[in-house]
Amino acid sequence: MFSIGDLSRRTGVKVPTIRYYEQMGLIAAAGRTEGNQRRYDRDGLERLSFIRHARDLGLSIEAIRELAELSAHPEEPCADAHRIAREHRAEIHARIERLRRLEAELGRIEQMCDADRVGECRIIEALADHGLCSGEH
Amino acid sequence: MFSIGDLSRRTGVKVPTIRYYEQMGLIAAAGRTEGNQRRYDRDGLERLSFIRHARDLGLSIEAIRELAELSAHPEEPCADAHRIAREHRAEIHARIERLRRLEAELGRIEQMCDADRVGECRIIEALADHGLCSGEH
DNA sequence: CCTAATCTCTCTAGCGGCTATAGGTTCAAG
DNA sequence: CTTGAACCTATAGCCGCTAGAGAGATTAGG
Repeated sequence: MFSIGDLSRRTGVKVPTIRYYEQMGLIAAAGRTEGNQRRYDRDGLERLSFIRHARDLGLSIEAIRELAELSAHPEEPCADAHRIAREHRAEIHARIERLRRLEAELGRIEQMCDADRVGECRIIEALADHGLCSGEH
Repeated sequence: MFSIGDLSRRTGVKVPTIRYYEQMGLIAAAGRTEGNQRRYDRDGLERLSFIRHARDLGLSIEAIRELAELSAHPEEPCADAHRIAREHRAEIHARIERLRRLEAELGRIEQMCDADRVGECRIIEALADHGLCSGEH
């Protein structure tokens, strides 16, 4: 049996965050000692590791809740799990594309200025004027 | 003179967001009509466009505040503006790298499963077990 | 000039995903 | 049995908005 602190050290999820997940219904309410402290077993540990990993991959609490509910019904089709993964990957891809454009744009803006007084600084000017941008963002 | 709604339409910044920026001290408190409604001039419009554009580029409110203060002192050196742009670009770059790893990882996870029942679905399994991951994330 | 429709005002609360603090209780090592 | 670390609940705060209520201002048409 692990205390919440043990669980935290083993999973890397901070103690208040574990309590938060419980409150959000992501993990079942843990058993308690006589003195009202939470105690976890191996199942609780695995469940939290799953959540931790999915969060690291950027999945939202909602998506994780869906996946967790799926895994409680092993005889159901798993098309939904595929869909969630696919959708999330598409979203990540879109974010990468967007960030790439921003990076390019900022790089361009940085290079525009070789003055050393704010008055002639083209960085601030370029930030002020979207019209100077090369592409969309 | 523009009403807050005019300003909103011209800049694409929503009305409550404009009021929020004012409250945060990003834009100066606008002049008011006798009936207490905000009225803006061309300066206000430009200032808000600047903020909008910088936000689009992903700069934080804090960074924008810094840049805005810089641009109020045209005779000062503009090294700070360069620093802000550079730091922000580095951060974007780091985010891209991280997202790229996530994308690869998710792609790998997706391909692991060709079952159609949750019980054998390796997507959920792979999410549960960080040890199955190829790299860092 | 009056009315009706559309803005606009302030204030407050909510979003996601935590994080921090306060003030109290329980556990485990010595 | 004592101490000190870990735990408990409850509440508030973070960012960057967004939404809603309820009241007042402005403007176009008749």
